[in-house]
Order: sequence, then C-alpha cells, then structure tokens
Amino acid sequence: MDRGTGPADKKRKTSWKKDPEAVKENILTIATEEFAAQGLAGANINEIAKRTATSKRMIYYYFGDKEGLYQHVLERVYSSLRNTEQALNVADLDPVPALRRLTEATFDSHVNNPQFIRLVMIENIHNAEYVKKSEIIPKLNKAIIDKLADVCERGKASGVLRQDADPLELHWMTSSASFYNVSNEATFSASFGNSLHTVEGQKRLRQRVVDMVLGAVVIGYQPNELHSN
Amino acid sequence: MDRGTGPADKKRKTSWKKDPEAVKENILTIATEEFAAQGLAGANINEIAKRTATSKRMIYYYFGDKEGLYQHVLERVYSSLRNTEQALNVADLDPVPALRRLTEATFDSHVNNPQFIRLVMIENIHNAEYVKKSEIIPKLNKAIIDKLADVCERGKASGVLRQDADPLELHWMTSSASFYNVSNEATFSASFGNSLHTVEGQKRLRQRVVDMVLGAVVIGYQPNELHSN
DNA sequence: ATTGCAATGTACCTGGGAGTTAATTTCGTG
DNA sequence: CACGAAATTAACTCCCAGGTACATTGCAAT
Repeated sequence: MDRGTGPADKKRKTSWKKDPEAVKENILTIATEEFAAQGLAGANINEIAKRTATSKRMIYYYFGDKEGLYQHVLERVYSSLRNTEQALNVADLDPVPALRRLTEATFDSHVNNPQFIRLVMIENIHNAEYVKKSEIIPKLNKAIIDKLADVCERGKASGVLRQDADPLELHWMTSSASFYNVSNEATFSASFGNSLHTVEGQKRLRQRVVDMVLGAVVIGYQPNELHSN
Repeated sequence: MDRGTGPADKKRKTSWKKDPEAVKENILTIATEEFAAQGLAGANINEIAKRTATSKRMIYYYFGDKEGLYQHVLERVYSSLRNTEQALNVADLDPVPALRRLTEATFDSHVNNPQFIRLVMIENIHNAEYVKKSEIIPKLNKAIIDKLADVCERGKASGVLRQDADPLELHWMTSSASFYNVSNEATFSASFGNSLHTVEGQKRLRQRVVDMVLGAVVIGYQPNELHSN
C-alpha cells in the first residue's frame, strides 16, 4: 500500500497505546448513551464507533455483536444504580424514618439516572429478554428487598407498621411512582403540561409519593398538608 | 401473466373489491401490533405488509411513510382508550366512591390495553415527538382531568377530601401505578419473581393502589386490612 | 363506450448498517 | 531481540428494509 510513501509522513496515525480497559470503558460509555437514546434497533453501531476514541472493529472484538454490546451496557447500568442504592444505610433509623428515607432515595436515584430508566424501558419493550439472560442482574436486586424486609420486620414488631405490610409490595409502590415520574415525563408533559415537572412540582410530587407509601403501611399515618398553590 | 389460466379459476386473485376504509383499518390493526411489539425502528414494513390482506404499496399510498403510519397508529390507540375511559360515568356517585371507581377503572383499562401501554413507552423513548405533533391527542386528555376536577370540587365542598387535593396530581398517582404495573411487568418479574402478577397478586395490588390514592386525599382514610398470605 | 381518477399489483432501486477479512502494530516473555 | 499473542487499523462485503416507478384494474359519471 502507500505505507511509508515518501518523507511527508505527517498524518501517519502510527504509534498507538495498548489500553484495553480504557477502550472498553470508552465504548460502553458511548454505547450506553446511544442505546438509551435510540433503543436497541434504533442505535447504530457505525454511529457509536464514530463517537468513540476507537473503531468499529474494536466493538466487535470486545463485545461480539450488537446484542452483546447491549447486554454489557444493560448490566453495567444496573450495577451502577444498585451500588448507589446500596450505599444508603437505614439500619440505625426507626422504621418510619427509615422507610421515608428509602422512598425519598429511590425517588431521587431515579430522577438522577435517566439513562437507567430508558434502558429499562427498552428492556421491557423486549420483554426483559436480556435481563433474563443476565447472570448478575438478579443478584443485584436482592439487596433492596432485604433492606425493606428488615424495616418491615422491625416496624411490625414495634407496632408502627400494619401487619400486612409487604417488602415486595413496598418496593413496587415506591418504584412505580419513581419510575413513571421519569419514564413518562415526555408524554405526560405533552398531554397535561409540565407543571408536575418543574422544580416546585417535583418537590410536591416527591412529598406525595412519600405520603402514599407511608400512608399504605404506617398505622394512623397523617400526611403533611401541602400548601395549595 | 397467468391471468385467466384455464377454467380452474378457484384461487384467482382476479377482480378485487374497492374498499379503502377496510384496507386502512386492516393496515392499522396489523401495524399497531407490529409497532407495539417491535418499536418504531424495530418494526418492519415488509413484515407488516406481509401480514395484511393488502400490499406494501397500499401502506405508502395511504400513510406516506413509516413515520406517518406510526403516527396514525398512535392516534388511533389513544382515541380508543380515552373513549373507553370516557364511557365511565361517576357524576352521580359520592366523591369517595367516585374516586375509588375511577382509580379501579384506570387500573383495569391499563391492564386491558397492553398495546396502548407499549406504544406510549415507545413514544417516551422518542421523547413524545409524535404525540407533540398530533392535533388530536391533546384534546383527548382533557376529559379525564375534568372528571377528576369535578370529584375534587365536590369532595372539598362536602369536607371529605383534603383541601390540597389536586386533579392533575390524582391523575398522576393513579396513572403511575396503573402504567408501571403493565409497562414494567417483564423486568419486575424477571428481577423479583411474578408473585405480584398472578391473578391473586394483581387483586392485592389493585386494592393497594386504591388505598394509596384514597389515602393521599381522603381525610382520615382507613385502608382495608388485606389478609396476609 | 369512453374517460378519468382512485385504488391496487409487481417489480425494482438504493443506501445504510451489521458484521468480516486481512494486514499491521504493541509489548510482554524467554 | 525475536516471536507470538493481544490489540488495533482500514477497507470491504452483503443483504435487508425503506421507498419508488410504472403498469393495471375498478368504478362512477357523462
């Protein structure tokens, strides 16, 4: 080829560094953005490659094919979020404050991880096919349930929580509100205006969610009156 | 071609009927299934055409392009669901039963319209681009809010609802639970087992949702004790 | 019957995007 | 320092899916 054509070697890409881990991370970061933005079918490998510091060939080298890349992206983002959640310690709080804290944290972590939300939405469109295939995702999910189970036990023992309080149901209640808040913002705002998604609206909503969850399991719970706007 | 080959004319496609409306309906029905199942990028026009009683050419004839088809599908499914909702009359119920009824109906209508749910999920992946473009969808959404606003007014007047009860927030609370219940069934079940999505589980959940919503706005609301399993 | 437009059938074109091939470079190890 | 495995580059193939061209048929009105 024209390798070494003359002394005008200026644009020679010669000499690159070996750094597999950084390359993989770089690919995954960009791929996460693209899959979250466009979905599995919608994302474009050429586009992803173009945005990375490396080449398309490297994507196939490390991840096999598009689905393999997607699977890695999914597991990575799940791990990241669950790790964040796990950092929160409520073992030394009384049951009700603990529950309030967990609910608020879940609400906030969803707001702060829109990419996670979008990837889970996409996963659901695919009937959770790749979550089911994953070895690691199921393990990650146990932690949050365990934490809620502990709070439930303590709460029932001390008589502040209803006997029918259930950790899985609690997680469902918290998640449904927190998830929907982010996942459906676009259509909800388009349909009903964005008043619930302003800074003020989100504050109120967050409080409402806490009240809903606590109201469902705390005996005699009285929600705080919100200043009507 | 082999037009009119011999007297054995049994399977002859010759002589078709003109029936534009039926053709359009047929296309939209199949397209709804495909878009709901595969998403906008994932759906395949050839595949849709193959499953219709007509041809790809007809799809482009009536709907212009893939996006046009998707837009029609979306508007059709929105209309259908909102019409169902509108059929429910709660004007002659007292505020609390009315609210219970509306909540239950919303929960049920989501369960019964998974295609609608999936298309809205897909729409959110696309940042509600096509909902925003639509002329008709925004109009459809006013009805449900009006209904809730009426209930709120009556409830506040008679003193059974808290003064900070808000129709839009109520709709959000009801929708979030009802939507998530269907939209995230796949990942939720894959992560935590399907106990909430059995017939029994869904009964409990539906009751929980009603309790959460009523608990948030009805003064002194006491949820029913659920038989612990 | 002719004409004209809406509705339909068939075949084709084309670009883009997933995945590959093969050559080249790095760099640890004997 | 040679050599082989790992890492990387550049150019290529192939096929699928969105979209189109053009001919044909049904049908209503004159």
